Amino acid sequence: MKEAVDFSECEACACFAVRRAARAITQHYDRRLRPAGLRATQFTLLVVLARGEPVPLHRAAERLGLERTTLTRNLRPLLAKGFVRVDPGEDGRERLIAITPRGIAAVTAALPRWRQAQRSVARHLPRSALDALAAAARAAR
Amino acid sequence: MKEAVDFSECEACACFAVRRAARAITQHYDRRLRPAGLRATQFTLLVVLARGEPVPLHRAAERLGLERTTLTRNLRPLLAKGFVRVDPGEDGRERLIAITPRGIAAVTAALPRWRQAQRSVARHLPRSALDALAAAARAAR
DNA sequence: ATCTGATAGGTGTATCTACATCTATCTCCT
DNA sequence: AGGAGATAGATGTAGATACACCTATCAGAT
Repeated sequence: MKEAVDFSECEACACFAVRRAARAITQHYDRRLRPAGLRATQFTLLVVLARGEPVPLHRAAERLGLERTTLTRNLRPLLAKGFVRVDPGEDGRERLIAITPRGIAAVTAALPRWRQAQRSVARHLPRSALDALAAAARAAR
Repeated sequence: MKEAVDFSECEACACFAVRRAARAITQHYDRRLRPAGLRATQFTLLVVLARGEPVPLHRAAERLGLERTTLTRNLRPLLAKGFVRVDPGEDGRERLIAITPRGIAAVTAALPRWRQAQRSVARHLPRSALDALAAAARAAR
């Protein structure tokens, strides 16, 4: 008789739970933002840039919790649309990322749609849940 | 004088919070699972298949909260490694997905590594946080 | 002045994700 | 039997993600 391994404990997989929620929630935001021509990821990036001075790529990546190389790729569609600009920094190694006026216009136009998406979802995510997520992410080392 | 739009409310973006956590946590699991030759996504899929009879693709996608088309693509690397098998179903439209003996061996070998990844992260995600995530995902319609 | 190690970015490659759209098959109605 | 609508999957396309590895530049030591 075959001794089947028991995987029932894996039902509680934290990685699966968080990824699944991220998929569903991202789809939700993406659908709401679509008429504004932005994805959720792009909206987030533009918001970060809109709120500060031009930042070197590695610092922006750090703030967003992204790999530097991922941010390089994520910038592509925004560069193509003229929503962001990349300039050389004083430090010759750095590239400064900045939002353009067209980027400001796009993210401003998208803001009401973001609010709509946020309303229906954030209600279910109390501070304690967000804190737990952040703590789990920090523990992931 | 330029009237800057205020994006400070976007700091609380639920989509960003969940995506960021998903990135960090996925990296954590991926690193632990790497010596076993599996990604977190692949491990999850194999576990689902290991726990049940062969299922039509659309049903597996439903269980995983994935688009059917996404699952089609996610199967590719597992098919290439011979970890899963796809057979025609009685219903000529359906394809039945099943795990192979090699797939069983792979997911069994990865289980201790999954446990290790799970231990350090799940501690910070109480039931209430997971419930909130699930509720938020359900609200995302 | 120069060498060495650290830091910033980009590229190649692979995977994950979803939408729009297409084909094949099934079900049900007439 | 035959047609209409529903359902299951696959493919084209685009974006998001990370790792391994490469180049360019800087900072500090000698």
